[in-house]
Amino acid sequence: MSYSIAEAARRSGLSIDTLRYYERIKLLDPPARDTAGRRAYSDDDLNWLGFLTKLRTTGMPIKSMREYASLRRHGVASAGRRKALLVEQRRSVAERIAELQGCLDVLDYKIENYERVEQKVLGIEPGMEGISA
Amino acid sequence: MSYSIAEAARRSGLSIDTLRYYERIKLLDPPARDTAGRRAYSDDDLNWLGFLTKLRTTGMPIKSMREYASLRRHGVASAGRRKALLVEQRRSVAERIAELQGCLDVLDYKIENYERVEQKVLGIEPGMEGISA
DNA sequence: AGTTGACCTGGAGTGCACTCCAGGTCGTAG
DNA sequence: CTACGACCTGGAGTGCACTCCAGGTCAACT
Repeated sequence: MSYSIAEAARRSGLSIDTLRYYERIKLLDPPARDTAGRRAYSDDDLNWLGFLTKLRTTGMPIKSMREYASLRRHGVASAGRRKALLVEQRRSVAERIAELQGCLDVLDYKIENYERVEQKVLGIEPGMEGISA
Repeated sequence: MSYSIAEAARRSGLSIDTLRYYERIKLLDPPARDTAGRRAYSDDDLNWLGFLTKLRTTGMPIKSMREYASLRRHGVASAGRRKALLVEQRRSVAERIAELQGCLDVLDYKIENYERVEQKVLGIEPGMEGISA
């Protein structure tokens, strides 16, 4: 199957402008063109875009995604380096998750504090016995 | 205790420039000054900076941090709104963690593929094909 | 007295990742 | 035949979050 740029944008979740941008900066090999010169994205193109958006979500900078894309073009000889990039990225994602987990704990603590304040305002807090609202 | 801007930068993990920048954009109330007019950060200032960096780590935009900072200045009446901001942020952090977890799974899958390729190259697992990266 | 180093100010510059624009070409619908 | 909408190109503009700079003050050391 092949897809117009609008369809590719819809399926990848990227904007049309971003698709052309990714092509310009060589994240994406130039897709085929139809007889009128319009881009015709293949399923392979879409799969690659799907993977790219995953990498992007992990916070990988475009520079590194470009490196990975460029290695891919160099075939099997680059597999080691590509794997190393992914392993490093996995490490950084795991780290980021842990960091976010820590932030979640801080948020929970703060939110609980606000809840305690609400309780206190309602006079329900233990130690304030005899005062019921 | 009070701290020079260099010391505050060291303790908060922010740069000196960023500290002044945060003050300019009203993320941080202007700290006290010493006799020579130099900033003298208090422990409260540092605690607030610590919380700000947590919020930043969660990806909260400066705009929202400013809103939170501004509410804080309006005292207890703004507690409800502040709590709501934090609850919303907690939701978004939890979502982000889940998203990253999904990316981690994709990375693991890809990395495993590379490992399978390595096995194949070593001739340990003949008959395996269809390894695309 | 002079030099050094940390700090000050207002404002300009940077890098990233898009996003938008003007002006033009196609192919189909009315 | 013309109007329309989707697409094309090269290039300019945007928003975010810093980061850097020039030129100046001040206290402490030599």
